[in-house]
Amino acid sequence: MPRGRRRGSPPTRQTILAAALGRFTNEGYDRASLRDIATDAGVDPSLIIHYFSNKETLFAEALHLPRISEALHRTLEAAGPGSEEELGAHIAQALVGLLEVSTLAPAVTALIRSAASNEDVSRILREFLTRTILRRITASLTAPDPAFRAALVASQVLGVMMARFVLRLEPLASADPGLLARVIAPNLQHYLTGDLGGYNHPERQSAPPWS
Amino acid sequence: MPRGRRRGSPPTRQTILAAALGRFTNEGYDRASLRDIATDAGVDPSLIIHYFSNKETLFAEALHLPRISEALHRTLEAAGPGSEEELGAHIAQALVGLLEVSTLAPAVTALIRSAASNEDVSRILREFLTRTILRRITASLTAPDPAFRAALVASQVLGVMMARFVLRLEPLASADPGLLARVIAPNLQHYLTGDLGGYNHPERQSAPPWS
DNA sequence: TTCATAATTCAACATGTGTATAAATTAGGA
DNA sequence: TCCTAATTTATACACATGTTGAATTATGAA
Repeated sequence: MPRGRRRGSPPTRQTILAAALGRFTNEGYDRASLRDIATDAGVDPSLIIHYFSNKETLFAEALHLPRISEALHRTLEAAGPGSEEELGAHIAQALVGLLEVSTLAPAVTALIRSAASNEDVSRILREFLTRTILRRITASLTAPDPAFRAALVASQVLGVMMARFVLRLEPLASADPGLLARVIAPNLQHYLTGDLGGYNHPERQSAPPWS
Repeated sequence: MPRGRRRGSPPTRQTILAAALGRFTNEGYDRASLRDIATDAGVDPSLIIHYFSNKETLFAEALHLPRISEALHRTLEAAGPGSEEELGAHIAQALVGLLEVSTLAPAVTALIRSAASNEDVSRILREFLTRTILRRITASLTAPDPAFRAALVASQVLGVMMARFVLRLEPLASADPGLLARVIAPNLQHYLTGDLGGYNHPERQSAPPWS
């Protein structure tokens, strides 16, 4: 390849971001190398550094968490009035829909994959969940122990995404998105408003250290 | 350090395995380097290769999946008669108990962490889940679509472990194990024997490709 | 035209990785 | 005692990684 600027103004920046997202999605932060991303984008690794300074900011820009957060909020608000009895179904539909249809699915998958191996990304995902999803759920709940309920919801959502996108556990991996939403909705609802069986009767257990 | 065999017969093999399990648990397969493991064990990296030939078999021996599998089976059988209505509670108690009390928790955590970034480990975990847990659940179910139900159970279990051990999402991360088992049991039970809301009415969705 | 600036690659560096080979020391049986 | 096998480190190789600095070419404004 000849050196120097190319003729015309090809949108190399976006090309790099797309390639990066693809690699981060399929291999996670650690295994996705700048050289592979550069090859996918038809570009030299140095150009990536020139545009994004280092691998971490490339990761951040490729995933673009604020976009995910905004889309999630919009979808949740568009789901209708915040009736507490329908919240489980709303969350289920919003999340599954978001993951399947939109262009955000790769970003979320990359986030989960990378969080498992990279402590920094793990912190990012944890804070993202806490800040955007859990806080919102917590705020609209009247049942006791809303934070614990919200974390339970998050665990089920994480599990489905893990089984479906990372582990590819059949037949869940190829299940219809709408069906999946309908199936997990009652369980989410149970976590949100159901009886948590003993959580409020601490004489049956050791004292929870966070209370 | 002087070369050559040490005086006495210290159980270095076990020391290495313990150090390896610790590193694999906290950092996953990729980020846990042989050199770090060797340092933890107070030993030269070459000794690890001499004992285990390569990193993969060290990983396999440190995790010792057959032990996990056997312990799981024993716990499940000790949980009493396989009544279909109590299966959810049994699985919940067995899994949570296994993860909290015994020495197997690090192995499972390491497995999940590593599966997210390493495709080989991902395959191992998938096959392990399918072979030992899912097949067992599937076999004792009379409800329709047992494989799908088993996969849903697996997703919730995966999610709890992910939130608790990998992401450390509070307050779930510090929740009492027994409480956790009681809380997720009804949802597991719903997946196992409950109404899956539309799964058997395929006119509402696109045909599932695995049927 | 001229000149600054943006875009792009090349070559290289420093570091970290898994692993192989050879050497050194000790233990245990003949 | 001597020999063989087991244990342990030192050295080094080959490779992959993120990153840097210089070199080269195109664009657009003055």
